[in-house]
Amino acid sequence: MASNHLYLVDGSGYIFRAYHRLPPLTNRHGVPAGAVYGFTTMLWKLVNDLHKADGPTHLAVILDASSRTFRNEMYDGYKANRPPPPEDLIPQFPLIRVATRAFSVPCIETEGLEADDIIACYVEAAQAAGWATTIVSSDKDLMQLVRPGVDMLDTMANKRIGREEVIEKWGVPPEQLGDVLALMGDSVDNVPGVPGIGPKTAAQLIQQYGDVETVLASVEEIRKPKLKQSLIDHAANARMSRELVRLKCDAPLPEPLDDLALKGLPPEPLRAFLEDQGFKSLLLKVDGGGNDYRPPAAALPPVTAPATARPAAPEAAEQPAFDHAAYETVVTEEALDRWIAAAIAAGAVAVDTETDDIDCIRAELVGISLSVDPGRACYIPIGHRGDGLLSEVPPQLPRALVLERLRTVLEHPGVLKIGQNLKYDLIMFRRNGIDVAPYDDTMLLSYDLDAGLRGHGMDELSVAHFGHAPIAFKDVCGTGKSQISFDKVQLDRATAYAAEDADVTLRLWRKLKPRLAREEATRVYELVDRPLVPVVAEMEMAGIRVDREELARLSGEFATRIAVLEGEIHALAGGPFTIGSPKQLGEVLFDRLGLKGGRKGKSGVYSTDVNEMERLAEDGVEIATKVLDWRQLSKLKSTYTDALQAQINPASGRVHTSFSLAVAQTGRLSSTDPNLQNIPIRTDIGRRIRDAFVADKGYVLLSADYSQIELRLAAHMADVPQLKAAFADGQDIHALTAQELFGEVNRDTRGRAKTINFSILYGISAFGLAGRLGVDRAEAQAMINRYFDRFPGIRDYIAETLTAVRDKGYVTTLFGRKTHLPGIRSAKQGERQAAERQAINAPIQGTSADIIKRAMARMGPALNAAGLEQVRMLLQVHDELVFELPPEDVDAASAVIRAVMAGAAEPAVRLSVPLGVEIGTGQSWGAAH
DNA sequence: TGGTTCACG
DNA sequence: GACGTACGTGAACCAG
Repeated sequence: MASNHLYLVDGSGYIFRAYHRLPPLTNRHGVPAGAVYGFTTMLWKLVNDLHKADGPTHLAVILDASSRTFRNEMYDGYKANRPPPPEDLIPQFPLIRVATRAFSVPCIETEGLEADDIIACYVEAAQAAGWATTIVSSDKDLMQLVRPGVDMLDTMANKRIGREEVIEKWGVPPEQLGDVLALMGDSVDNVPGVPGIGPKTAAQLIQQYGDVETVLASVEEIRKPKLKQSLIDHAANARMSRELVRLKCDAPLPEPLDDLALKGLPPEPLRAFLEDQGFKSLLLKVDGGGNDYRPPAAALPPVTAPATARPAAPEAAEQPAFDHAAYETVVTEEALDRWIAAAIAAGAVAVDTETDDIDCIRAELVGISLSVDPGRACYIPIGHRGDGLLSEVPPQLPRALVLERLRTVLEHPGVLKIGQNLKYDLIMFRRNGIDVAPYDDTMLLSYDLDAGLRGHGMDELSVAHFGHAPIAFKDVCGTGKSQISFDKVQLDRATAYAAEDADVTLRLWRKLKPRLAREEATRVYELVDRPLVPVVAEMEMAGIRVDREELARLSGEFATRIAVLEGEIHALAGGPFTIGSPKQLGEVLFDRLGLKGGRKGKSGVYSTDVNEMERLAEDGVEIATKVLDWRQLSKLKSTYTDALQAQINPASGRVHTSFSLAVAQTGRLSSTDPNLQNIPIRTDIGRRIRDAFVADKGYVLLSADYSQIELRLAAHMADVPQLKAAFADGQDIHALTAQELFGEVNRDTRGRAKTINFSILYGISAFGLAGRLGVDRAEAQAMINRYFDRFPGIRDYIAETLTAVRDKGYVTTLFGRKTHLPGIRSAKQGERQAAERQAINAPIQGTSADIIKRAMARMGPALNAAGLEQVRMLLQVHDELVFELPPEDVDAASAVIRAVMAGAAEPAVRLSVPLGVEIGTGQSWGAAH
């Protein structure tokens, strides 16, 4: 039949393009479906063109079946550079197949072949049968197939692509396009091509010589020396590239041509699909039978409409109430499999783990909860033991069985796992051999949207977004002495608590995820925070070794010295008292001994802080000196040498901190249990504690820190030419400032300049600076004025930042991280001024945090690519990373670490100052500095 | 639980 | 003229 016309839809190509062109919408289930929606409207339109002139009589959707194909056999690097698809596109892949089936259109994919190759095979077959063919795609590789009777259709641009259009775009006809593409290469697919040759040069060469082989054979004729040399050097790559871009058109057809016949719209399956997805405008067309195609954007389901646009947000109206009785306790294989199937069908599932300990390094899994729809959640107990008195061990599915079944979902690339503080759950699953991916974290979503407005714990988020307080942990497990671990909680209580957490998490995701793009937080979430989760999880699991004996020795030594000091202090005071009590100490010093000092603070107690004590000590007050020593030693002993010994994990013999990803207002990490970001270093005695942090046997520690990163960023952000030039030349920045401010550089002026430089980062005040420098306010103000005159960029930066924050209520880092500062509109002057100082500091401190986070996320892959698999990243201390590695890897690892850290802003942000990195190594952390 | 102090960047 | 006084953290301790 001469009138047959086959349409081949490049499904994979289509959804990638649709994803980037359409807004990030979600379907009725809260699963991202913007690309699916675009795809569905496109199919609808194609199918409606049945039997129109040039419309399809036969139609198939072609998909990529797997990532490895025959091209990988040819060239291992093929598509190796390709980044993984965006998280919210992943759940849409399976939906594409469902949509296609709903139209009763064949969906074709073949293992080992790319969609392009399958399309090429069908083009050949259709040509042989005398059919016309249209390829629905705008992919440049597919343009090679254009010929009489074969054209392409770009549905987004609504444009036909024939031979003329190919020549116009590429300068060569379709049959020569493969040679042009081979010379150009393709950085996305990692087709190497020939360096220095882009589309223009490639077209010119092919126009002149006809194909790649002839170009290579005629290389002596080429005039441009660089081009000639590049062709000689990369001839092998050119030949391989030619083969990589050649489409394979001789594979057997997965479905015979005749089976692709289009039968028209089958309303029922399609109707079911559209209803399920909530694509209401298309549903209306199915019912009305009309085919009045309109662009998709206006016609979307209300699920993701901005909450601010409609006071009664549809999503809120649709929210079922929280109902603990509706949650299911899963204790049969049938139920488990049913939930797993539901998760896969939904493409997104909220997951939460329950354990017997808040420390996820020590904890054992007790149960897992899942939610796939608001109000629909389950709890799968696997480690409940009863309380040993009143309750027996409840019947549960075997732990190993549950974990193996759950693995299919947790590792399923098509199912998005949603967690609240997912780092915890990631560690629990990793310790059970399961790698969770892909994932989203509602805590981080909230952090990247609302930092400064609220905390990001689940209970607080649930109250803020749903007005619902979930069951509190302490209501289930109690608190203090009578607290029980979760494995002793009765199953019905456990289910209500755990399933509710998963339910809340899913609802939070549906509420927060769509805000990301609207509020321009996608960049910081995707480029900075989300990638960090598994990286930090690895660091926490790695831990760091500490020398217990050394700590114990220090504790003993400190105890002796503290006891001696205590005796001396009591003697000087004329009687025993509690030195650690600021109240008692103040009374002893200022009332009993009559030393001068004033009341301070709302509570009416004397201030006895370092400044006050040092003032006294300088006046020769002996007791003050001894109190200062006593305090330092007490602090070191109680906070470090004693506490750290207790924190050593018996199983690993190491200390495993927990890094909080969503606490600091500025984007920094923080460290708890124990805090390893405040280990002493500033005093000699304190530094001895750092020496107790040691490398494992056969390893060394390496410390890499950014030098003056915040000042460098300030120089960049405020655009200060002298400071930028000084950093570029590696000059002493405080000396330069001293020269600018005081006209001469010596110890004193350099020290003052350093203080002023730092005060700028913190949002300077004359009073504060005066206090630090020991000068009067007028003098401090004069220095500030002089600083602004020498570096007017700083004054402008501060002025612009304050204008912006008063207008918007937040400030941003170079990567777009927001810190909200509601205090900027406070009626209280003090609060306003505090917010102003934060506004000056947060973009600088936050950009620094963004940069080191990016370095951390890239470090693992970079080290692996260099064959340095034994190098482990252990700690982050704001501008420093600590690694443990075999001594023979030090040189190679240093180079990689330095390169990754120095280049961490790029390419998203280009800095006008270099980032300096200082590296040291040693057996201990102290020695590595 | 809040206030104070002090360890770090 | 009064106000409050440098940014960001976490832990230990005391006292109520």
